[in-house]
Amino acid sequence: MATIAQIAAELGLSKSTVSRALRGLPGISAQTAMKVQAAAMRLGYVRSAAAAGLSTGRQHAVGVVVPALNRWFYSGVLSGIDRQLADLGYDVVLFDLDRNGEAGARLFARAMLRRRVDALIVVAAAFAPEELAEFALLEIPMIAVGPPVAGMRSIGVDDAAIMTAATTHALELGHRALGLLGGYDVESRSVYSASAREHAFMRAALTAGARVEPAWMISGGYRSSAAMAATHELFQRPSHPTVLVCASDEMAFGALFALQRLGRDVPREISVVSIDGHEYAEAYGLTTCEQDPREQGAQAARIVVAEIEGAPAAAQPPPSAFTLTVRRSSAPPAR
Amino acid sequence: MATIAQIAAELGLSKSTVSRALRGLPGISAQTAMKVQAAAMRLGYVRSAAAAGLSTGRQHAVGVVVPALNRWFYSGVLSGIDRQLADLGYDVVLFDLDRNGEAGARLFARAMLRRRVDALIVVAAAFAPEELAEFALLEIPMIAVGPPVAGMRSIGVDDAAIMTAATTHALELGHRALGLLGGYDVESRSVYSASAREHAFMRAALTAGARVEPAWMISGGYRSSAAMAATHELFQRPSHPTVLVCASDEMAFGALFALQRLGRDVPREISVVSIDGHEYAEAYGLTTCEQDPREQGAQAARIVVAEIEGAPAAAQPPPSAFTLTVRRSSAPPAR
DNA sequence: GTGAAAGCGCTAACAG
DNA sequence: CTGTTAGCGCTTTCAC
Repeated sequence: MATIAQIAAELGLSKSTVSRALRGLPGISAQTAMKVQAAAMRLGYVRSAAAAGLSTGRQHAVGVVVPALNRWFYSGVLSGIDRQLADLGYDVVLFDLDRNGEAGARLFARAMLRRRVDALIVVAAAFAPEELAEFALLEIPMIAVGPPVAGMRSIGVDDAAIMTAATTHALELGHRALGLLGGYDVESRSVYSASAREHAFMRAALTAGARVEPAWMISGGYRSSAAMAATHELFQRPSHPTVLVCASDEMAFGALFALQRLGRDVPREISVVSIDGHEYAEAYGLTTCEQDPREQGAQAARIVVAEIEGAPAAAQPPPSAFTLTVRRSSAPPAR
Repeated sequence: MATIAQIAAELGLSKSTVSRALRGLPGISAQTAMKVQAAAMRLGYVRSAAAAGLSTGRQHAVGVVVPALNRWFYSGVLSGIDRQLADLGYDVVLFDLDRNGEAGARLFARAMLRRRVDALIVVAAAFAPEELAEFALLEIPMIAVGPPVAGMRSIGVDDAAIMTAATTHALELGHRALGLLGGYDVESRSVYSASAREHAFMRAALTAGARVEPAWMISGGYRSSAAMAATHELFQRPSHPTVLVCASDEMAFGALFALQRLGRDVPREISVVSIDGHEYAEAYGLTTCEQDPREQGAQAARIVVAEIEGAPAAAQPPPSAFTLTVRRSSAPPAR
């Protein structure tokens, strides 16, 4: 593997000149710049990240902490982060919390980061005060994507607002008996979204004078399979709502499947509305409030990179956008 | 941020002694070892990956190339890799091909790796000869997970064998009119799996003397939504098979949904069998040949780490295991 | 425009 | 058991 010194020797130049030429810094004649580029190409030169990092203190890498990978929201955010960072010339060092038990989590910051990254993006995770203290010790830009995290800026939709939009859609269609498919996300270390959404649902429904029975608030734990089981059980009972508001599309798919198995006509007998904007929502005809996890991730990446490169720390950004997309899963209640 | 030199100064020791103590190397008195640990803790010492890497040439990091993140197989493999590497003390540097157009792909190896990683794991991707040459230039251990890749070892199920198992199950139930839901994966850069599975299906069906019409071989592009549309169309026609063999569970879910929408009873009218072992298969009652992407990823990680640490290069490992799990989506054909 | 020299923080001989 | 001495490959003053 060629080094800068070898190129320099080959060309009878000094290391510093080669270094400058390679990085396109000013103060180098066009001629030598060309020659250096050519030699670098010919010798298959690749800059050593370690050496450059040691010298500058910049690793050109960002750590990303995710609670799990097999979920639409998390993988979407990660994907957005990755793409944006690649464009900005940064690498992604992945840290999947899924792998560590409770024990490991507390220690991971220092062990994992080893000053390998210039910034940290945390996806949908809440941390204990000690853990946050560990992070702060790293003194690098940090931001969360997903629900608000105490002691950290975060990017994400306003959970209450998005759930209110979904519920309001149901109410405006004329539904008066509403069910909620929610529950706590077992993977995320945050419970904020779940409870914020539940509250917003209740508030919107009750404010409109609609009927909500405790038995109609079921839990799918943000997983399709559990959502399917819970829905299946609810709609076998004699009393059930005319619309099911789901806290995530993945749960909504489970619900749709369960309703079909039970032979319930969606939306004639039962409407389903949801939150997320999953790529499959269109094919499944699901009415949903669409958010954009990739863009949220990309935004987080842009913010931390700007700060790495010297920009003043950005404040808490405004909530991310969402839009209601109405499809065939929702309609006025049968009468 | 404390350095090894500061700890040494603080304790009146030399840097090397501190370095050894910190790494638990032999030849250090228990006393000093303790003192060093304590001081490191107190000063909040974190080892600099860049400095250690520059010195040893080992980055303690492995690059992982994935075609996309929002798919069961890819995220499962990545998850398995990540967990195993974490246990072995290595970091994961992620590279999502999704972000680069065709243009970027050719250049990525050198640009991305910047000698930042000690090994490379490539998930479900085929590369052009020039690209493989670029990789080879890195002279680091490499392995693929997924379908065979020319010029690289790979870990994964035998595509023909797993499809044969799925098809054979259908045949053994007595089906004589078989359909295939396959197609080419738009995200993977490999076409191997798709065609190997298609071949195996045809071969098994025809060997058994079963009926397969060209119109029954439909394409879902390995995506649930496209699979749903294709299935919907097929089963609206007057002539259709009694069983649909799917090349992936994600497609099978789309098929199940389409069949339900059409009011077809699964499995009484139509059976569905598939390949993958997706976490939702149980809830959806899907008969499927289960493989284990996490374990495949973990195995790849173990192999490259062993080689980084000096083991002789391992040969091509045998195909990964799979097992047929029969659930309620498959049954003998109606007669 | 280019070069010389110091240094980033760590590891690895080689001495003692 | 511990210390000394060189680097690893790059960047960055400061000279010329």
